[in-house]
Formats: sequence, C-alpha cells, structure tokens
Amino acid sequence: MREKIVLIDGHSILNRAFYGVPDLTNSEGLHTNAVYGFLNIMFKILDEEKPEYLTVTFDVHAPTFRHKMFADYKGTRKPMAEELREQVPVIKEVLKAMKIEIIEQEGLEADDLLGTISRTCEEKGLDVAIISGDRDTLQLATEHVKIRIPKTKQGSTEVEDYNAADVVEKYGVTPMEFIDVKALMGDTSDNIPGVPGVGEKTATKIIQQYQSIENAYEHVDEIRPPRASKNLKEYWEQAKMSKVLATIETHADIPFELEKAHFENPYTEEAYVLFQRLQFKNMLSRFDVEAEGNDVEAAFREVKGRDEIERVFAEALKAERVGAAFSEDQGNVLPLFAHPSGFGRIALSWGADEIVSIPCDMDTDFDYLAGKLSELARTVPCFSMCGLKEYLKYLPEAKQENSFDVIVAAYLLNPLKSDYDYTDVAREHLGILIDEKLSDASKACYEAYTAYAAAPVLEEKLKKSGMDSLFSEIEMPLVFTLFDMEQAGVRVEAEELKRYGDQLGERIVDLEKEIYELAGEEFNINSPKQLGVILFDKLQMPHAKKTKTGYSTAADVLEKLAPDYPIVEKILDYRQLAKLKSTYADGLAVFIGEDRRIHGKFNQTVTATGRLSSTEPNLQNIPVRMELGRLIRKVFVPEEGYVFVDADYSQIELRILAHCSGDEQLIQAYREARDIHRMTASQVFHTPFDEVTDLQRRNAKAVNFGIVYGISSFGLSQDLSITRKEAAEYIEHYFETYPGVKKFLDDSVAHAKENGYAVTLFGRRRPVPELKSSNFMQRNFGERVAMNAPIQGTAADIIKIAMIGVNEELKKRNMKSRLILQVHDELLIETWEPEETEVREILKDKMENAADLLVPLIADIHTGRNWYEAK
DNA sequence: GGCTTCACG
DNA sequence: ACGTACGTGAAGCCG
Repeated sequence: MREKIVLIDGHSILNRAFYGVPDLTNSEGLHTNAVYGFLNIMFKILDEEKPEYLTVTFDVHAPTFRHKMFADYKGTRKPMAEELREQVPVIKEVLKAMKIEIIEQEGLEADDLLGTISRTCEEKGLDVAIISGDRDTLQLATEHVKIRIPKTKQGSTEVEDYNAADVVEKYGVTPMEFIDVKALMGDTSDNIPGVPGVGEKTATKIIQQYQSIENAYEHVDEIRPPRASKNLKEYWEQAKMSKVLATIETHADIPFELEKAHFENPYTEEAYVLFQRLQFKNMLSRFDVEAEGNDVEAAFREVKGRDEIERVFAEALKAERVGAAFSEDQGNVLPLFAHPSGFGRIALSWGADEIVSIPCDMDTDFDYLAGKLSELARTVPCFSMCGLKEYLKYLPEAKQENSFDVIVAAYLLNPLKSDYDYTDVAREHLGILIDEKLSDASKACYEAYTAYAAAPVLEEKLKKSGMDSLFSEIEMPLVFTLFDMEQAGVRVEAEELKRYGDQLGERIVDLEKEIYELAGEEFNINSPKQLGVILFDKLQMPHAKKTKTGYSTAADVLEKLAPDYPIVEKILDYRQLAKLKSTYADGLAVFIGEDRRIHGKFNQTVTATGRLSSTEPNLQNIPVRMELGRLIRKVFVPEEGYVFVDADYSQIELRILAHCSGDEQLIQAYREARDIHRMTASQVFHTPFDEVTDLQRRNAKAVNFGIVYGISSFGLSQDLSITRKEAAEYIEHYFETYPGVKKFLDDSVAHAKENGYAVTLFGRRRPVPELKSSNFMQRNFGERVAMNAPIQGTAADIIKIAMIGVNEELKKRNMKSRLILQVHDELLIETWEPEETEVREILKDKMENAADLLVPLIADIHTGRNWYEAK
C-alpha cells in the first residue's frame, strides 16, 4: 500500500466554504460559516482518504513572483469580505490546535506550494490528494496525484475527483496541456491575459491539435479560425507570458519536511475547547468523550428497591441542591409500570459523585417516585431541572422560591439560539460533551447532573451580566404562571368551529370555480408559482415584485392589481378564506381535547427579545383585524358560570419609548392623556390639533409604529405607499418634534455597537452581532434591532410581571377565575361571574402597576361571553 | 427542508 | 448602489 498525503489549499477551500455555507455567528458575534464549511470539507476528505500525512497551505497576500513578471500587475481580485477575513486567523488557530501542519511562505502562491509539495511527495512514492476549489490545480494531476474539488450545495458536500485520465476525459487535454489551453484563453480572475479572441473552445481545439502553444506557433498559419491564427501571431509574446503565469511552480524553495506533516489524532483537548467556543455542536461528536477525561459517567448508579430508593431520597433531602430529570426510558423492560405520559424513569443528582437513576417498577411506580421527587422539590434549598415547566404536572409541591430551570437561565444568557436541551447546557456551561448514543438511564443521569452542576455556573453568569433578578424575580416565577395557564387551557366550541369551517368551505368552492372561469383553466391557486404563471404570463398583468424563485404574488402586490382585474380580487378573497379554513377552522379543531379545551403551549425560551411564543396551536395570532376572521373568536368561550375579562395595554410600546427617551413632549402628552397619534400628526404636519384629518392621523400612527420598529424611510414609504422622500420628511419632522426620542434611538444603537447587545429596562439582553457586519444591509438591520429590542423587550418584561402578579393574586385570594391567555399586550381571564368586579380590579391594578414609569400605564378592560365580545 | 404567504402584537 | 420595516408560528407547495 502506498502511503498517502492530503494537501489542502487553505484559502481556496475557506473561500468556497464562505460562499457555500449560510452566515453563521457564534454567541460572541464572530462569523464562523467559512471555518465551519472548511472543517466539514476537511473531515469528509479525511474520513474518505485516511491519509498518513496532511498539510494545509495558505498564501500570504502579495503579488507572487510569477505575477510580478507582469509590469502592470494589478490585483483585480476584490478585497476579501470582512466576514471572511476575520475567519482566516480562526481556521489557522483551529488547525494548530488539531496539530495539523500549516505551510505559508511570503511571496509564494498556494498553487506553487501545492505544486512543489505534490511533486516532492510523488517522487517519494506517496499518493497525493490535493483539495482545492480552484481548477487551475488540475494541471498537477497525474496517475498518483488526484485533484479533489469539493462543491458545497445545500448543506451536503460533493467532491469531483481528477487523476490525469479524468482531466483528459473531461477537458480533452492532458494536465500539462491544460496549462497551454489556459495560456491561450486567459483567465481574468488570475490576471492571465491570454490571446484575444480565443476562448475555451478554440483554445482546446488548438492544443488538442498541436499539444503546446510553441508547437502551435510553429504551425501558426495552419490554425483556424483565421482570427485565432492572426491573434496568436500578433500576441505571441503575451501568450508566452500567459503560459508562464499559468504554470504552477513545482520546484519552489520551500521548507517542507514530510515528517512534520504526519497526521495524528486531531481531536485534542485544545481543539475541543475551540470547537465549543465556535459552537460547532455536531462536530463535537467527533471527539472521543472518554479520552476527554470526562468521568461524570463513572458516578452513575442505578437504584432499585424500595428501601434503597428511600435511602437515596433521604440523602438527597439533606443536600444543598438537587438536580432532577424524568426520562421516557424506552429501554425499560417493565413498561408496565411506566406512566401513561411515557415516563419510565427518574434521575437525581446532588453532587458530582451522587448521580442516580431509578426505573419505575412494581413496588416503586411512577406515582411513587414522582411523589418522592415532589417532596424534594418542596424541601431542598435549590431544586434544579432542565425545562421545569414540562414536569410541574408531576411535582405539585414545587415552589418558585427554590426552583431553578437551567434551560431558562441559558436562554437569558443567549436568547438567539434555537435549541436549549440539556446537552447544549452541559456543553456550553459545563464543558461536558454528552454522547448521543447512550442508554436512557445514562441520559437521565446526565440530565439530572446537568441540572445540578449548571445551576451555580449559570447563576454566576447571570449575576455578572446583571440578569440575576430578571431571572429570579420574573422568569422563574413565570415558569409557574405559564404552567398554570397551559393547564387551564381555553374552551373552544367544536361544533360551532366546524360550522364556521363548513361555511368557509362552501364559499371557497364557489370562488375556485369563478377563478378557474376567469383564468380559462384550472390550476392550484395555493401555489404561488402556478398563480404567478397565470397572472403574469398568461394574463399579462404587470409584475411589480420578484422573489428569489419567481414572481411575487403577495397580498400587497395583488391589491394594486385588484381594481383592474376582477380575478385578482377573487384570488385575494380566496386566499383569505383558505387561510382561515386551513390554519384556524381546521387547524384549531385538531387541538380540542376531551375536556373541550385547547391546552396550547406558551414557550419561554424562543424569542430574541423576551416575548413569549405560542405553539400547538399558536393562540397569539387568532384573527382580529378583519371581521370575517374575527368571528372565529366567538368559538373561544368560558365554561358555564364564567365570563371572559380581557385587558390590553394601551400603546405600551410608545409609553415605554416616552419613559426611556425622557422626551418631555411625549411624556407630557401621555400624562395629559392626549390622543398621541393625533398630536403627532398635528406636530409633524404642522396642523392645528383639532384640524388633523383622518389621513394625517393614520400616517402619524404609522410613523409612531415605525419608530418602534427602528424606523427607515423605505419601510415607512412602503407602509404608507408614499415616496421615500416624503417618508424621510415625516421622520425628520418627527425627530424635530421629539428630540428626546432621536437621542434615545441613537444612544440605543451606540450602546449595542459598544457592548454587542441591546438591553431592556429590566436588564434583559439581546445580542446584536449584525452590527459588526461589513454588509450594509446586515448592519442596517442590526441598527433597527438595536432600536426595537429595548422597547419590545421592556414591554415583554412588563407584561410578564403583570401576569405573575395577576396569577398570584387570583391564587392568594382563592378565586376560581384564572389567567388563560397572553397575547403580548393582552391578558385574558376566564372569570367566575361573581368575581367579575374583583378580577377587573386585579387586572387593572397589576397591569398598570407592573412598572413605575414616567408616564402612566393604561390597561383597557372588557367583559364578554366570548373572546369576540370581550376584545 | 426551504420558500412563500399570511395570521397576530 | 445596495434593498427593509420589529417580533413570532403554521400551512401549503415543491425540489
């Protein structure tokens, strides 16, 4: 067997990876996509080749000696994107940590390094694989030198392989002749001029016939087409120069020592730490967990039998802190004793050496174990879990005061992640990598241990970032409030919902027929692609916008066409009805339970700004703006003997803006309970307050919204269908009217630029890595985020406080009424009729006093027999 | 699984 | 010149 060396063209692969992998950023705001893509390619190659030797080459950016021969050499290459540039030292650091040889030499191109090393190694009898994104290297291919060109497409990496024979097959010339082809056709990206008027086709034909440019020149008069013949004669010097430029040096003077390139186990501890920092989660699985000195598993114990279990709980009861976990335990041989929920095991940890798992069994079934755990939750000073809300159902004695949820804590520390399972927390905050393939018992132990061990680590980090009281005063109590809300659910009338859906269905069928009639054919109206073809190709309507994949058929585009084309009007109607039917009528019905209620989930660790999110189903986007959709709210009803009391904050975000900016005009306006949109209109449009038109007020309202979103003239112009110039004037006048707001927004951006995150009144942070981007768009986005996040986030903080207050008060007074929904600035209480007055008072009190601002907070309260009436 | 569209605040 | 409003979730299409 011949030994093998893999040579990687560092910059070329990094470049490929950068443009092939979507933008990734770690929590520090460092771009990582190119490094990630590079490593992906490298690992794939290594897995395939299993080489004895490995070297990565980098060129130092300077004109190379080959290129210096050209007097007018100028880099036509674009300067490297900043996001890519910052990743170059990172990949070098990673390679170093993996003990991989890096070769770079001032004044030498990577190609020349590759060529020289490749030749040297081949002469020593090695097989060579050159990994490059650059087809220039094809000239180096031989029987033993294989050129491998990776293509990153949609996540997966495919590699094109070329030995000498493959080059001949694909390009019709040998690798050596490939140089001459290039000398003739030139290459703008490499500043090789070539011969004018000779492209790839002609060049290949000429070299196929004459093998080299020199031989071709000797027969120059026979060359066809005549244009190529004439130009080769005329530009012969340039052709020769091009050949020199195109030829990769294989005898450069470089200090390459094969032994240094010896490839050993790259999965070092140093590399592990780096991968962790870069947040390359799935690559971490390449590291050998055992070799990492991870001895957590050594402490895992399985405990069975009532006596033994009692002893374990008695010991845990004395601990300062206990981590706990429930596990589905599909491997449990006694599923008979598992809980209907699927849980078949629990785990506990109260020290690094105290990690036990307990399977459900005959004499110690789930209810027994959960009962013991519940007692622990009540008793120990700190009871910690990963995703506590999911388990509170089985822990009736758990309390806010001593509970800790490491997932919620991890979310606060970085709200941008999409995943926060216990393995993520263990990796990021404990430096422990958990193998994916473990027994359920071991997984349970790890989860319990993570809850135990990460709690103090996270607590410290929260303290350091000023979020400890946000965590303990708001987020942890909220876990319990959200649990109560989910348990309560909301009653939905299934029969009425069905009727509503059927009515929609009938109208949809009618509209379908009419649309097909007008279109002259049947097609799928739900397919934007097919719809685009019908409207813009067949019916020749003017197309305003395009998406990545074709014509846009979005509502705002269609609305402009509707007055002229009856079919468009019908399509808009169809869309509206189809949406209502599929998402709401049919979509909600699936979630109605035996108890006639929908128990949706309120997610606490999803949004970047601190808001809640609602899923399965989403109860935060039930229609309200259009009457037809709004009717669906009539099927949301309280149980018998109850009514709905609904409360929503009046303009909470603008009030927060008034408070945070300290703008005197705005503050005074709110203190005097003025109509803020009318007043803004009056000021911005220089119109007496009482003479403001409806249009002016509407426009001013849009400006106010825009401010909260991080205003841009383009966005505002889109919203109001006015020119950008007009929009810009509105904004300018707004800032003249409210100079404090202008200053606040500027300060918010400056703060985020300086610190890397935006912050709310209650200390919640939202990282804004986009502000570091060199991309204009990205940076602008970052600035808008920096303006919006403190406002939206503070509003989220405030309503969370109100929710906790309301829920606590209802419980404290032993009331039957309960909080069941939150929609960002709105709370819905299913109210026992005799308690209506009291509930209204509590809502008003807890919502309006949730925060002490420079302006009053106002909650508007309504009662109704269903959600439609109460809103 | 990504894209488009559309429902909400 | 670039090309958007901020924050979500779900459904349907299509490669």
